Formats: sequence, C-alpha cells, structure tokens
Amino acid sequence: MKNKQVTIKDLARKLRLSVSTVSRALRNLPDINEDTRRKVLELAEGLNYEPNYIAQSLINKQTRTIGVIVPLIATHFFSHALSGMNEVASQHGYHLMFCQSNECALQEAEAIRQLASCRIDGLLISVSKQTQDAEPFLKLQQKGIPFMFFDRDLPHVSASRVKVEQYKSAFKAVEHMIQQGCRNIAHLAGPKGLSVSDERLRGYEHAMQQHNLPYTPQHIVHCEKFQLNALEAVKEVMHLQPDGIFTVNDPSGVIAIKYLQSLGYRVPQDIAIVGFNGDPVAEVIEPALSTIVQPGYEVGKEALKMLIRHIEEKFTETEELVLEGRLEIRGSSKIIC
Amino acid sequence: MKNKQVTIKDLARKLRLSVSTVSRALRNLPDINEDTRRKVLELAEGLNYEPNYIAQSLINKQTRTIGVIVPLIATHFFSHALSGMNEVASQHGYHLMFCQSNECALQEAEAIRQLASCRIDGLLISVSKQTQDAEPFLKLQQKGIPFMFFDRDLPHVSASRVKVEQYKSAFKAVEHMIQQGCRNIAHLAGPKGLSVSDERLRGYEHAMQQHNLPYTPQHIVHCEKFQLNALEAVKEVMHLQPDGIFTVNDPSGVIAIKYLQSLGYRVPQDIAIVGFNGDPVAEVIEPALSTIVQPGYEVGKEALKMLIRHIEEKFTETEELVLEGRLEIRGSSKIIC
DNA sequence: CTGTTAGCGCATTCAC
DNA sequence: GTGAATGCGCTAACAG
Repeated sequence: MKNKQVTIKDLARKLRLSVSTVSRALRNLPDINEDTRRKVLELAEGLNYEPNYIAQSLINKQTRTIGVIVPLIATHFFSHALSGMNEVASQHGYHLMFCQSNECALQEAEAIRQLASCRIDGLLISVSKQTQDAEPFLKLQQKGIPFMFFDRDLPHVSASRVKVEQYKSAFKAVEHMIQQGCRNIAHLAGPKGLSVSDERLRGYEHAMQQHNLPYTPQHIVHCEKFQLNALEAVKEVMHLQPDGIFTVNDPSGVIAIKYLQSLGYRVPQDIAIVGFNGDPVAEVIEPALSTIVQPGYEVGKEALKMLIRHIEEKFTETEELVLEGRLEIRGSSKIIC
Repeated sequence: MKNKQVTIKDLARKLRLSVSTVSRALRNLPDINEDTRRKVLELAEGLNYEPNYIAQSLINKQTRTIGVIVPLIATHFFSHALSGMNEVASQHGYHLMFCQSNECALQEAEAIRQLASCRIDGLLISVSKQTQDAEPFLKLQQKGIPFMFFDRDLPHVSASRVKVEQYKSAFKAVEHMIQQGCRNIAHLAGPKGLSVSDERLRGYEHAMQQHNLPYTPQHIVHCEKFQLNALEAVKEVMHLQPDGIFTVNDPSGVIAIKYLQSLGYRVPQDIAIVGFNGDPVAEVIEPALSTIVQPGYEVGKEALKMLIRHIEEKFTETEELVLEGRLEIRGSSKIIC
C-alpha cells in the first residue's frame, strides 16, 4: 500500500470539486448533476482510481471480510469447503481471510485474536482436534463478532453450525457392511474428543448394537494422527480376525486394503473395508474403496451463506444445518453381487 | 465489526488519560511512566481490548495483508502452496486474503481489483489458464502494489516469480522412460499457452530430439480441461501404439493406467506411464505411477518469503527462484529391474 | 445540486 | 511524562 494510489481528494482537486461531491458521484447517489457525475466517473476510470476499502471500513464499521480457520487446508474436504466459500464470498461481495491452525489449539487461538484485530465481520471455523477450550469463542461473542462452526465443532459452545451428518452416515456405512454379511466388524476410529470422529464412532457402535453384533473395546482403535499410524492400527485390529473394517477416513481405508492384500487377504471376500470422506484416492485403489462422500463444497457454501445472512439480518439465534453424506458402495465392500 | 469492540478512547476515558498516552503505553514506547503503562496494559487486558488494525492501516499505509489468487484451491499443489504461505505469513505477522479464479481470466481480473481496493501490501498469483492479458498486472504496478507469480506465470510480464523447474523435470521424466527402453513415447499435454504445460511439452520434445527418437504432432494431444478429457486423449494417442506415455499430470496418468489395463495391456511392460505433480493418487494406483514430485509447500513458503522481503526492503528488481522437481520412479515405468 | 463540517480509531507531531 | 491538535481516506449530516 504505497502512496501511489489515487484518492478521492486527487479527483476532487483535478475537477475543482469538493470531496463529498466526488464521493456521491462515485457511489451513484441521487442529487447530483449527471454531467458532473460523468466527469467524475471518467476521471476515476482514467486515473485508475479504486475506492479505499480500509477507509470505508472505518466508517461503516464493517470490513466485508470473513475469517476462515481450518485445521489443514491441504485436504480434500477442507480445500473444497474453502472453494465453496470463495464462490459465495465473491457473489456477495465479501473477502476471505484465511488461516490454518495446523491442528494446534494455540495457533488457532492466536489466529482468532488476529482476525478479531482485523475486524472481520464474521468467522467460519472448523476446530483443531486439540481444541477444548471455549474461551476464545466467548471472547468473540463479547466482542460482537459472529462466528459459526462448520464440520468440526465444539458441541458445548452455543453457536450456529453447518455439518455433514456423521452419526447417521457412519451408521449407514456399517449397516451396509452387515447387510453384505460382515459379522465381526472393527473400527479404526479418529482422535477421541473430536466431534466428527466421536460421532462416527457412535454410528458404528449403534449399528452393531442394533443388529445384535458383539464388539469389544479392542474392536475400536483410535488413530490420534489420523492416517499416520493407521498401519499400526490395522495390524493391531487384525488380531481379532475381523471380516470387515470401517475406517474413520479414506487414506486409512486405502492403507488397510494395501496391507491386507500384501498379506494375501482378498478384499472384500475375506474382509470388507469401508472408508469415510470421498477422497480421490478411494476411487483409484483396486478394489475401489466404498466410502461416505461428504459434500465439502456445499458445506463451505452453506456455511458462508448462513453466516452472511446472520450478519446482514443481525440474526442472533443459533441455527444448525446438517447436510447428508452419501454412501457410495464400491468394490471394497461388494461381497454379495 | 459491531460497536462492542473496545477502543483506545474507552481506555483513556476510564483511566482519565489522553488517547495519545494510552496509545504510547500500548505500543511500549519510551517516555512514559512505568506505573501508567502498567495500568493501561492491565485495563486493556481486562476489557479485552484488541488494536484496530483497520485504523492503523489507514495511518501506516500498510495492511500487513497479502492477496493470494490461485486457479483452483482443491488441488494437491495449490492447497500445499497455500499451506506454505500460511506458515510464513503467521511467522511474519501477515494475513492472507484468499481468492480463487476458477481458471477464468475475468474472475481473476476482478479479484485483482478487489484485492487492490483492500489495499493489500502485495499479491501472490498463479494465473488461470485463460490469462493472456498483462493489463491487470500493469495497473497493479502503476498503483505501486508489488506482486509475484508462483508456479503458473505470464512470461512476458516483468515481475518476480517462484516456480518449479518444469522443462528440466519433464526432460528427466522422458529421458528416464527412454532409459527404460521406451522408443515411441506419446505426450498427453496440458492447455496450450499455459506456461507450465508449455514447458513440460518442451521438455518432452527436447528429450525425444536429443535421443534421436522420432515423434509426430499426433504424439502430442492437448487436454484443455486437464484430466476431464484425458480418457479421450489416451484413446486417441493409442492409435500410434506407443510404448510409453508421459502425461502432464497425475490424474491423467492414473486414467491412462486404468484404461490400458482394462484393455489388457500390462503397465509398464507393454506401455510405461509417467505423470507429473506428486498427487496422492499416484501412490495408490497399482502399479504406482512414476511422477515428478513438485514441492508445492516450499513454493508457497519461498514465494511469500520473497514477496515479504521485497515489500519490507522496498526491493524493486525482479528476482526468480526455481525449485527442483524430484523424479520419483515407481512401478508404472520400472521396466528394467 | 454542491460545499462545509465533523468524525471513524489511531499515530504523530508539537507544546506544556 | 502527558495532552491537544492534525490527519489517514472516506462518509454523513447539514447548510446553502
């Protein structure tokens, strides 16, 4: 932001007009001579004038900027969510200020502070898996900055949220495995305390219970680092000789398939695998990995739409939107043809 | 940005001090009574005061905000680049304002205007595949807003850039195929006029020429929409009965492998495939797809580092940084063991 | 229709 | 050490 930028004052001086007249001309307000307006617009165009949003923000008390915090951007789901937000933002004349928490609660809290100082009009956040403390969100509330969760949320914080149905999706996935004949299904779960993995776990448990299938605590192995230690988790769970594994995400499912095949197992005949998310890798593996396809792009779009609506209509109640996940049955779980 | 935010004036009033004293206390400037400073800091903490960056920006003429424009964020390379930028930005106290051009020159130009109005301190851009016009960039220059290209650039625009070596990487890839015994290599190329695909194509051509291998215009099929019509491109190129295909990206390589296998070809014995990028799908396909692994995260980091250096040191010359791509040889091209 | 005045939140002179 | 005055670029009353 050098001083080469043309200001409203420059235009006023060159046209021998007052700044307020120029300001009105620029904004197409009534009560202005058509001739003056034309002149102003022409000069603005010629001098390549761009309104200074910073100055406008100071007056309007709104920046038309939305903060977005995600745990990791280099992810199928979150990159699509951000893409969806970008779509809505540009449609409605908002800008996105982007931060990544790196799954770290401290970085997340710092990002929230920073964004608050930038005077964002609202915040969209998917929390890190460490995040427990509601404090940063309470501060946001007392500052009057609206925020919403998308995907990963803090259940005990009162705020609006847009999510994909996790519990029911997981339930559907496991039920599908049961219908395919699986009786001894294990679950590679995600980090404990993270809303989405907790809900997927519940879906697994309830599906098993509802179909009167036994499972032990050993059937559930938590991967704190998601796919990073999925291999060890698969090895561990194989002691139970399961005929099916429901994995908390697709990369883990892919790792499971590869490992089992290397051991000589046939997927899905000997053991069926179902993942979660709809990652591209799930379509590439042979056999293709059945999965719950999550509409990340739509989550992003709907979350920002809702936030903008709340901002512009000064809506204060909390709202919740739950999108459906689609069970995509592929080779890795198609036992019965 | 409601009016609930505490201002420096609020602090001044409650402490019966002037705003300038409070301002100085807050910024740890000298010439202030230690006792007053303590009181100010305490109250600021207690009232949850956050400095208004908007107001500061108006005075300092810098926003500490960097604009970033990418063609598509939901991409392995660009999402990692953005992640790298986020890392550097938070280290240096900058914020990122994110836009996606959707491969559309018009949206890109509009995004540039918008970001200019936000008075970003600098811009990092990877151009859309449509982009030809230098006009938006010239305007940026006359406004004194520094910008740099990363990855995809406009060669004829004078600006700094950070890229991955495309020509040499493609050359390496094709040469590797030749060393493995391929003699009739086809190339699924990217859109014409897009810097990176043009350079990969040159790498292919020169490698073929240097090894005295003939190729015809039919050996090169351009996919305007990248992977979307890769399948048709593969079918087309198969009329030449190639023993190797070098694809402009990994998804295309994966499509090629799947299609050829469905026809009964053995990869790599009958036909070798090498991709470009280092996408996760390349590791999952069987056989794994050889590829050029591009350091997207580093590109993002280095690009932002360079931009910040230019901004803070008022550096005006153009600079160019070219990172290496790593040839990762995998099953899809390992003919000789 | 147009110009003057005041002020957004803060930093930066310059007095005291 | 501290405060009053001025201004960043712009908008919003209010006069004329």
